[in-house]
Amino acid sequence: MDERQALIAFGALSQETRLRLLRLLVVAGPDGIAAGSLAEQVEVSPSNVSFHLKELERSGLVTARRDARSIVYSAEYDALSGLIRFLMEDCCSGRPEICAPALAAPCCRPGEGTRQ
Amino acid sequence: MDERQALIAFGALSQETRLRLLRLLVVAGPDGIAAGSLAEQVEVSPSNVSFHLKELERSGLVTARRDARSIVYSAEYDALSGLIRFLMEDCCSGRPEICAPALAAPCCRPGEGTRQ
DNA sequence: TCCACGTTTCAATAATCCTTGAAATGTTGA
DNA sequence: TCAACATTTCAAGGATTATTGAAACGTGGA
Repeated sequence: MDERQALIAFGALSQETRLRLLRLLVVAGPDGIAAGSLAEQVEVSPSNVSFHLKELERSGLVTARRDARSIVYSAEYDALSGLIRFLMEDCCSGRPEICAPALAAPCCRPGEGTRQ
Repeated sequence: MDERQALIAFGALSQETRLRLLRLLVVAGPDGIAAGSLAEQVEVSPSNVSFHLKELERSGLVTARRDARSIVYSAEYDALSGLIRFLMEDCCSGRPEICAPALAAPCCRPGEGTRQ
């Protein structure tokens, strides 16, 4: 993840509807969720959801595929972890005291994470 | 870090000048850097830097203190790690495969980080 | 082929954010 | 007290981003 992309990704995450969309997609996993279903769940109009999904797609945090009549979106885990990594190393350059506390996050405690 | 604050913080990081300011402040550490010196380093007008610093301050990623005639800004390491943690746990809820790769970041490899 | 469905695109408007330069604020030393 | 300094505040303008509803698009089934 380069700086240009990180700027776009931070912008994508700075909007409430988009953050909610991304969260839904993260828990949904690789199966993804169709645009219409997302619109219902976040309770905004289809065209507005489409607008925000396009922005998320531009940021690389999300991808789209067609499945019959639906367009199914799913979270790009690699982009998401790339962004976390950007924040940790590019942005917190050489200051381990910044990211060390973040490692206390449940998903990151040793032995609990998926081996990469 | 709650969601409201995270939204503001993501917005703060989504602007190039602000990202550069934050990076300078991170490497500067607790001593911080005066507004005027920041303006020189990022090559934007004092009033514009002031505008962006105020936004960074609102996000909690930065704090200001007066030192004689200068106003000295410094990075808030806790807020920064809080944001990383938000991204990891709130946002990537229960998906260790997302944050696991981020742990490969130099500052986070076991034995290299500051013990918390 | 035609219609209904799911979604996107478009144009218009509203809202927010960024930039600029001038004026105001607070601080220090003479 | 006054002048110079460091910074912020303000107002105006431009630029970007968000919202809305209507129209267009592609798809699948009758």
